[in-house]
Amino acid sequence: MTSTPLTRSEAKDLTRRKLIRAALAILDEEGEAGLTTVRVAKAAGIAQSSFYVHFKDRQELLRVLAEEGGARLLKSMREARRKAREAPDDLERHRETFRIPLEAICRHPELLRIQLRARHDPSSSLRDFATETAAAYRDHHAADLAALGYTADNERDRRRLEMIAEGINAATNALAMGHLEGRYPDLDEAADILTALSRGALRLLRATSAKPAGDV
Amino acid sequence: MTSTPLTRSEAKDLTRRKLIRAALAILDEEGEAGLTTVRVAKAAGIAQSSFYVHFKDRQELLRVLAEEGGARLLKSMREARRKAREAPDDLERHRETFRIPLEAICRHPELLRIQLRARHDPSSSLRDFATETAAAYRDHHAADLAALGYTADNERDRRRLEMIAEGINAATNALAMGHLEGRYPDLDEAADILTALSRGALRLLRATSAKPAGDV
DNA sequence: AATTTCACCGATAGTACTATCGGTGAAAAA
DNA sequence: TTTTTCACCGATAGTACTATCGGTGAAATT
Repeated sequence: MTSTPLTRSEAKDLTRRKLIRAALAILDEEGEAGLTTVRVAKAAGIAQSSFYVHFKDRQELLRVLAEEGGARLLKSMREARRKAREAPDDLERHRETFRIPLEAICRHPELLRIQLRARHDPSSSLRDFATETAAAYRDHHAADLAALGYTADNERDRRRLEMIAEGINAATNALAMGHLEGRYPDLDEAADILTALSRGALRLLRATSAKPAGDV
Repeated sequence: MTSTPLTRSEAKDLTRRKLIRAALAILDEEGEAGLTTVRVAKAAGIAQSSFYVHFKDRQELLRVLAEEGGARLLKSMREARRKAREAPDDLERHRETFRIPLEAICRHPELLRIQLRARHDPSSSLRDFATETAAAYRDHHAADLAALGYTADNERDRRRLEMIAEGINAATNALAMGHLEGRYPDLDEAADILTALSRGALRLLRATSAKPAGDV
């Protein structure tokens, strides 16, 4: 093995990546409370004090993790959307719209876990990130539904579409977690359920959109 | 005011209740990481060391909180179910099945928040409690759906019913949280969405139940 | 070859928390 | 009335962590 012909900055960058990788693993396994400079540094193979060569403080590490995770999530969401658009017909596209996010989640489950955890934790430094990510997911899903032809042209329907998207999104997360926990072995089955759920809700949207204006 | 004609044990019990009440509030506002003996004792108006008169250690407090919270959740679920059964006709009953849990959540939002937070946090002492509670919710919802006439008589349909229940449950939580965050002012509208979602999924259940056996 | 840079190190000050201990005074029991 | 009990107190030992500091040697620069 022709090992370590590295320049100094390359070596530093490598160490930094080791720290981030170790931090993501610890964050997933132990939660934010378990993410200490001692553990991260040890897992990356350096002294605790050397942690501060790479990050100003613990907060900065968390900020960087949020950015890294956010970038990855956004990337897989964009990818998923692109793929779904390639589906041949409308029925298949509808199904793909739900199967692909499920697969994206299962590819990087730790990111969803971290997000779900931070989402409702007031003490979490990642809370803002989690809230923004959740909102992005919801809007993404709403756009997907709109792309399937369920456009909302008034205030009430827009709110309804948003609620449907948020509901479907929560259901997607729940079923993906259930799959990862081994309760639902078949992802396609989960996609079927999600498709059926959205069908019902969107039928409501169409039905009431057709009605005249008389509501409060 | 004829204040404090209390026996010693009454006074002790009162202090204990003060501690539990303060702990629940702190848990909701600050998360599990913020729940320290210092804060709880101070909020209850006693010295930090006196905390240990009432609880063996911090763990025991968390155990007691989980029990208290679990009992309250179970109670409101039972109550919600009882009310839903009283609804006059099937359509109204279907709608009530979803509106009542929403209301129950909004009555004690801190319990759901604590549960959602602990659910995916490996470092949380309340994780087992949260997992059990979530499973109870899911089964409860599945039973509700079954009560609406959507019985599952084979392995695949039972799993589907469970998935639908889990999805609807997640959507219920999400919409309730959205309502509490001010995004969805009208709970009835949320109940409509949930009703529509479940309709779609249950149509799938019926349709495929009618089919013969040929599937993989 | 001489000098500078800097990633990493061990040691440690400072902080926040958990849990224990002996003491105190008023309620309860004798 | 005398004695015992015990809920609460302040003080503090012990633990785990964050962040800083001066020192070191090899890479980089001169």
